[in-house]
Amino acid sequence: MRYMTSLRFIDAVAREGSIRKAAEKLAITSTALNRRILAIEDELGQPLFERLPGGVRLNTAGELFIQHIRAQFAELARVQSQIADLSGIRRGHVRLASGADALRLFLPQAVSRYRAKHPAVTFDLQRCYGEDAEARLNSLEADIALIFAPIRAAHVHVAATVRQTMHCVMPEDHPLSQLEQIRLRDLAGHKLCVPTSNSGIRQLLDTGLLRRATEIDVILESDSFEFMQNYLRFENALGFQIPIALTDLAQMGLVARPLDPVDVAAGTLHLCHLKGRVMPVASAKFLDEIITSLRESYGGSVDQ
Amino acid sequence: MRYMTSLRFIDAVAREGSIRKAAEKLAITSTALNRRILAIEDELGQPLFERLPGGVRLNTAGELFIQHIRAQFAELARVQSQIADLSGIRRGHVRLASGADALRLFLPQAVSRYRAKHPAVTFDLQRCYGEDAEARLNSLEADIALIFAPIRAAHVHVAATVRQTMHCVMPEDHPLSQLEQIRLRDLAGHKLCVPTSNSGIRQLLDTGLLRRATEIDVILESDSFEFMQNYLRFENALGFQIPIALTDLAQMGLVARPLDPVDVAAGTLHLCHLKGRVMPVASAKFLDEIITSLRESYGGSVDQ
DNA sequence: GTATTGCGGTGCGTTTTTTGCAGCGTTATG
DNA sequence: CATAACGCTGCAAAAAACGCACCGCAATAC
Repeated sequence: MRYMTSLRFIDAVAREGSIRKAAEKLAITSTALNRRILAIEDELGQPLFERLPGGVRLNTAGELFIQHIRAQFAELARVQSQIADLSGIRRGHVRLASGADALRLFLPQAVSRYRAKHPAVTFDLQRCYGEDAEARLNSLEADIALIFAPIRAAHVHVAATVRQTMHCVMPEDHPLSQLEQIRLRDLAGHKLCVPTSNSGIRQLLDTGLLRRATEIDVILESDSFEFMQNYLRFENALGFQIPIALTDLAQMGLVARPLDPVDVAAGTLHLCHLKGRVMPVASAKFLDEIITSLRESYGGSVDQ
Repeated sequence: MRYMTSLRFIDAVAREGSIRKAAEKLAITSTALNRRILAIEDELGQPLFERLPGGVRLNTAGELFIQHIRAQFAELARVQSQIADLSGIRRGHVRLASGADALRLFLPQAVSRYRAKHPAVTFDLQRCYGEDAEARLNSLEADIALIFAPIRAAHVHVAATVRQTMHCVMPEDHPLSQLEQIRLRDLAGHKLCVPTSNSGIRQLLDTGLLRRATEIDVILESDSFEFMQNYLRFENALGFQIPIALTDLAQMGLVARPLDPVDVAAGTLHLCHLKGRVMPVASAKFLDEIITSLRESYGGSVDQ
């Protein structure tokens, strides 16, 4: 919406930390942008930015104002979506923040199923880790987050949770594939691929290893499931995943075996949105859709 | 704020029900206003107003949008007040909706006491009746309402209540001034002045009269306490008021006597604001101020 | 120490947007 | 049938926003 141009500009400057850089991104000159900001500050009667030699930074007033601006963006989006809903066709834009786990199979399916029903709704998926996802919810960059990590922030509302048992992924001819359930001590002497330390899987794994004081051979650390999965066969190594990320195993010659929950606790997948926020129709309905899908796939281990 | 001009214009049109009339109030031509509205509707992809032969009226989408607009106004005011608070001086604007009762003595005192502490805060008092006050809270035209009437709407939050016994006001030489407490049957044969029927006092009175099946002589109906109070002596008549409105009696040669609560139930004065809304600093603090004042004046009969 | 680079801010001419005027078609009213 | 009030549309004028060239300033590079 046109009337929000100045607000969008301020947001951009706040993000870039520099008027000139923001101007470049916005495809205008820095002078025009500079004057818009001066004008707003003048109207407001107080500066929003501190001028530093290397750019600008929000001051306290600016922090308050930018929060207001972002809330307005989100509110406008919600109202627009609600208005569009009046005319029968559901329009809107849903911004998802997800860990690497859910975007393998679950979210693509859920999004596609929803879009089949409401083709005028567009999506935006941001892959990110737990803390990051919470920050995005808070700054209204994301509407819904689906993350496999403990929730830290109080302002995040958990709409549903799914318990997920840690699994070990390996080539089907790997010796450990004979076991029905794997203990940590079984891993000794085998080559392991683990996710990077900001991943929820890794954190659970580390906790388990620490408690059991187990030494393991990590040969590869990666934040890409896809890479890891492809790599396992070359080295006959073991990887770790949670059920929602388990896909394509058979056709890649891989199998998954659960880890004994005594060694590595089951983690929780959290479906969240920002507390106290009225979501756009499209997002709210998609949230329902996800919960239904989760319940279909994981039945009893879904809590609301 | 400049960037909200179009929104302010839409609000004005919605209120006036006509582009030309709104344009006149806004001191621009109707063409300019018309085009702004067409532009917004165009951007939004849907009309906000129905065009009628005699003007325009909000359609459903418009209702949704105007609500959004008003919420934005209120939010901006809140943020501005919060920002101003940072610089030490509390600034802001408090919009009060009050019945005729509280604006006689109580509110003037409370406002003046608050302004002595925070001279940069300005006030706006709208006198109105119960239902109207609730509507103003809802449309964000008022921040705080102090009304002597039952609360109907669910979206109104009651911050405090004060029980108020109905009183009879009369010239000091009136025969009924001998009584300590007045029963409804005592009123028979006396001349009475009553408030108009949208007043909370009148409603309580009517309920009492109905229950006791009492016939009374109403000689004057007025929504002005001041007029009524001045009039009583001329006709040696009786008026009705609640304690918060009792002022200047002695110097006008008047006295007040409570009505027996068995006949006319004590009413409740409600101090309210809109539920779920974050109030501007100035308003929030003034609300605290009022509660303190109420407690000082009416102690035990104040509930929170 | 000096040159350079990148920053926010300013004067001025140009471009884009907004506004006001005159006038159109339509509909309710007397 | 005339009148009045309404929303809406060309077109020219007024206003706002913009881009360019340039300033002063601070940090960094040489």
